Formats: sequence, structure tokens, C-alpha cells
Amino acid sequence: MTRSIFERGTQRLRGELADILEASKHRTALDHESRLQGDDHRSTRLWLRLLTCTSMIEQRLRGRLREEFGTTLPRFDFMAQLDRTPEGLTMGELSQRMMVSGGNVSGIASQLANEGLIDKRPVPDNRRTYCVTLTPAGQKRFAEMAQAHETWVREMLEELSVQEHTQLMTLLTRVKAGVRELED
Amino acid sequence: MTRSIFERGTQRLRGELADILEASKHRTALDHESRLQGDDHRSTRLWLRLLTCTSMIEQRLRGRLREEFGTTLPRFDFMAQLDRTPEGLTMGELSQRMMVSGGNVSGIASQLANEGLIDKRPVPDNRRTYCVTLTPAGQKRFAEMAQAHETWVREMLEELSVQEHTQLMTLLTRVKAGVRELED
DNA sequence: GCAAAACATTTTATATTTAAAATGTTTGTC
DNA sequence: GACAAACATTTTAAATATAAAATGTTTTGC
Repeated sequence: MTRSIFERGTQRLRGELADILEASKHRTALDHESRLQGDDHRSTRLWLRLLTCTSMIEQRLRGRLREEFGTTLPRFDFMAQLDRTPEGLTMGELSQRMMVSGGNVSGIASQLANEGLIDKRPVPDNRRTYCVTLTPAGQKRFAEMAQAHETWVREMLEELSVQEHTQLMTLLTRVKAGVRELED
Repeated sequence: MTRSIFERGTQRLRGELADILEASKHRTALDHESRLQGDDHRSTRLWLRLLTCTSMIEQRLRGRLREEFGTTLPRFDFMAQLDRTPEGLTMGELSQRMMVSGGNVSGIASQLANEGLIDKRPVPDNRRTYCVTLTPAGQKRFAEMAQAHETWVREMLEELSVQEHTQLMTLLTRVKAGVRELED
């Protein structure tokens, strides 16, 4: 990579070369975007930046949840969905909202049910579906975690001003809409 | 959720209520953000929006890579990192750049090596590390996939104007920097 | 009503992922 | 040089994820 500088021959000015070598020494952090070079498209660059940000935040949250509450991100997410919907959700709705496969939701659900954190009961008028809710114990447990989670997220995003928050939100809304409208 | 509207009592005008009920009927897609309500903090809302966007894009890319190339996102990512670094990378560097655990990288590497897509050879002066590169077959295979990948990503983000691309990139740069500088 | 299609969920098999322990290797430090 | 600490990687065990098949249930079209 740095080699190509030398391959260009000797017409390159000494000072210019020095600048480039100097710049290459800046130890910038390595991540998904490291694989990009000048000829890559804007969109790919943007996508990798998005992926990097999400991965960084996810990893911090996962670590904290494990250290401080001995739980995982998917389990927290599962409970968060239920906390917001006291009337309960079906397995399918949970799968859709968490954006994971149905089988996955089944697995997490039986764990949480074994631990007494959720309730899963049949619905009278449709024997295919279940209605899943948080138990009182689940509600209590979730409330503790949610508080901490909120703090961690705020900590990570508080560098941004209110205006930047709004801008970013608006732009992500456009991204979301753009992706959504593509047919499958 | 909609219940709170009624709890406000009867001073609410009929027309206003109708509007709200109407609005609530819009079938908006369900995702991570469905768990939010008015009292949640701006930052959490932003984080969930970010997560939703990333998940949506990831899922499309995963599906396409499987359908059209019979491969997975992590394998593609692994090869992409190598493609950008012809001189090769160590396992540790790959782990760092892909932002996944070392064990994960080990697994993917032995798969790709079995398929003859990468080369993994010891480094003379340090017997702990390996230098991983794409084989010619790996380069060829990656080139095909990269082209398609680029198209898929552009397709998903092309709704945004050049200016919006730039803005979003700038904001995500700030997010990235903010998260990075947190100790731990 | 009945058969076929659509639906909601679980099960199965397999792949991915992580954290943590294990295994060698290198680098101080004295 | 010996020995502890740090390093790079792999292995292990458990959790998580997917796709696809299996199982009942409901809906639809006739």
C-alpha cells in the first residue's frame, strides 16, 4: 500500500513524499472502514460508517449488560418490547419488532419463561397464537436494567448537540424509508 | 397506549380525537423502535433508529449474498479486508477491523482456507502470528461479489442526495468519535 | 362444508458469535 | 539467563441466529 508511493518513480518531490509518509503514520483506529480506498463508492463508505457506529455501541451495551446484570442484548431487547406493550405481544410480533427469525424468538422466550420473567399464555379466539407479557418479576428486573441502559446510551451520544441529534434522526428516517420501500 | 387519549376526559374535541385515531391506524412497520414511548430519551430513540437502519441493510445484504453467491456477510467482510490489504493481515488485525472476537475470526479463517480462498502462512520473525492473504482464486471470487455488493448498497442509499450523504457521514463521524473516546 | 392455501409457532439442523480458558511465544525485569 | 507478564491465537462451551421442515390452526374459494 505505502509501496505504491515509491513505484511512482522519482519525479515526486521530496517534501510531498514526506507529508504523505507522515500522514500515514497517524495511528487511526481500525474498523470496518479500513477496507476502503479512494475508488469505493460514497454509498459503501456510508454503509460501513453506519455499521461501525452500530457495532461500537452494541459492543459497549453488550459488555455492560453482562457485567452489571448478567444478561444479554437480545434478552434485554425482548423484555424491552414487552415493557412497552403491557397488553402483551405475540411471538410473531416480537420477531418482527426485534427483526430476528421466529425460531430465535422461540428460544429466547422459553429461557425467559423458565426464569419466570415472562408469561406466555394462549389466546382464547386463536389457538395458533400466544400472548406474551412480562411477569411482575420481569417488570421489576427490566426497570432496573432500563435505567442503566438509558444512561449508557446517553453517555455515548451526548457529544452531539440537540440540533445534531435532530439532524441525524431526520437523515436516518430517510435511510429507513428508502430501504423499506425496496421490494423484496 | 391509545387508551391515554380517552383518559384525558371529554374536553377533547371530537374532530381532534378522530384525527388521532385515524393517524394511529396508519400501518407503520414494526421494528426496534416500536418499544419507545414519549418519555424515552432522545439518545435512546436515536440509538434504536440507528440499530433499525443497520439491521435492515444487513438483512438485505445477507439475503443477497446467500442467494446469489452462497456466502455470508462475515465471510464477505473477511475477504474485503484482505482485498484492501494485499500485503496481508494478521488474525488480530482482522479481528480488530471486523470488530468481532478472535475466536470468530479463527473459525471463518479455517473455513475460507479449506475452500482455498485465503492463504495463512507463518511470519518468519514471530511464531505467534500468521499472515493472511487472498489466494488468486479468492481475489477472483471477491471481485465478483464486491461489484454486486456495491450495487446493492447504492440501491439502498440512493434516495439520499449527495448533500445528505455528506451530512450523514459527518454526523456519524461525530458519533464514532464520541463513542471511541469513552474509556474502557 | 371441504379442500387448499395461508398463518403462527416450534422444531431441527447447522452456522455464527461470544467470553473465557488453554496453548504457545515473546518481552521485559532483575 | 530465569521468570513473570504480556501477546497472538486457538479451543471450548454456551448462547444466539438462520433457514427450512414440521405441526396445528384458521381462512378462503368454491
